[in-house]
Amino acid sequence: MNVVNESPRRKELTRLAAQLFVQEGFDRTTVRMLAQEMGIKSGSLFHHFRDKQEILAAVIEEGTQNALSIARQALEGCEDSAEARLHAMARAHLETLLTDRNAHVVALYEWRRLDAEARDHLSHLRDAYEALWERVIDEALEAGLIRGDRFLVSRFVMGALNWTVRWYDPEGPRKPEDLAHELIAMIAPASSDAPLSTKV
Amino acid sequence: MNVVNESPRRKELTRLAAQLFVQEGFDRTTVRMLAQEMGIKSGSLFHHFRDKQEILAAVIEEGTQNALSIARQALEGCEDSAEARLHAMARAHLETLLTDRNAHVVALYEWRRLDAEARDHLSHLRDAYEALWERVIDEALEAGLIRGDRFLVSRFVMGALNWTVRWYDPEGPRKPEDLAHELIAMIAPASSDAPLSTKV
DNA sequence: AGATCAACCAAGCAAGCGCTAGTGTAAACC
DNA sequence: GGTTTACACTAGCGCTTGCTTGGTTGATCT
Repeated sequence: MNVVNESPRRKELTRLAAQLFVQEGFDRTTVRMLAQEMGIKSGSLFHHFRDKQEILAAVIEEGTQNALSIARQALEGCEDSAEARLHAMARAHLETLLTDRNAHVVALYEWRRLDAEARDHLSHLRDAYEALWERVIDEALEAGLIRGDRFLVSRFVMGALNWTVRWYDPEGPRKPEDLAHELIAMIAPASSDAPLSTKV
Repeated sequence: MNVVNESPRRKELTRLAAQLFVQEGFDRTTVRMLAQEMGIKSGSLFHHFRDKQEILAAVIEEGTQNALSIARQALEGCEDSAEARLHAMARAHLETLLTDRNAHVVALYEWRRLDAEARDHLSHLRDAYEALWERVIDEALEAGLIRGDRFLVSRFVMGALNWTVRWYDPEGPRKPEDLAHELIAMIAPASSDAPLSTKV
């Protein structure tokens, strides 16, 4: 049994599990359903994962790791202005949220199903991600781009962004880029309407 | 068996169910747990509700009905300016979200557990509520209070507000009134900082 | 006094649950 | 050539699940 998602087989199983967890919810997804989706028998599942909980943890870890690394990339590759950085973060957030959708929906909806141990480990990852946000928000506040309480502003922004998984249609005309732009236009009226060069 | 929550007994049972659904999640809450919390045996539960699904539907219906009527009251009792109306809606939303918390958390998290029939019925209620919001947002856009796409703005705002159930601490110093004020300050920079008289 | 009714209970069924034990097998390694 | 390893299988245990059944109670109404 693997502890992290190192083997490609386990990674693929995790991806399939994420899809089922979104469709049915964690509790309603049985190990037999998971096994069938994976083309194996239910007993064989426990060769790859210690128990059902570990599958959930693997799904959420995968999604959060991706979000974190993409956000870091976006920050590295963008202009140094407060607005460009805010835009890059929002866009990166939306892109992971919408391309890696399943894992993030699971993370949002099934977080409480994690046992204490897994929750502890994963909350550190999530904190690291949120720290990136708080820093970018702070910079935007200092630059006078937006106004308000930093605690509240960051939570309002995260709420607006995370909520998108409930209504966003990836087939529609709006792209993550557009959503990020609209959100910032809404909260940062002082911003220029000139196109941003984000270099990524 | 009652179809709506007319009997006070059923109303009380619904309230208790909401609390358990929040604590444990719908799927993990067994009929035996529900019965124990209610001080009866599990069999007796089915005198009040046809099945477990109906309990969930009752919880969500109760919460949504409350939100709808409180929002209507708030709109009736406030000043006629676009800003006052926006503020009244945000405040009413936060107040139901935070005082009637359990039912709303259930509505947000367990919506997908409803069967097709209940979902159809309840989505009409929710649509009526969201229509109130869209109208207030439209007025704010027309008045130049906020800018942007009406579809996106209303969803961003709803996201920011609904997300509060995940981090808001009712024991803390911030009141729903304050949150509403901060949110509007964030998205409506043109607004005055003078206190609003909302008459309610 | 008799009928009605909501509210509850004890007992249990059929189905499904997560998970385990023990085994088979083909490729990889020494 | 023998051992190990990765992956899969079959069979089923022990338990919990939502829900049903058949019956009792005490209050209310006629």
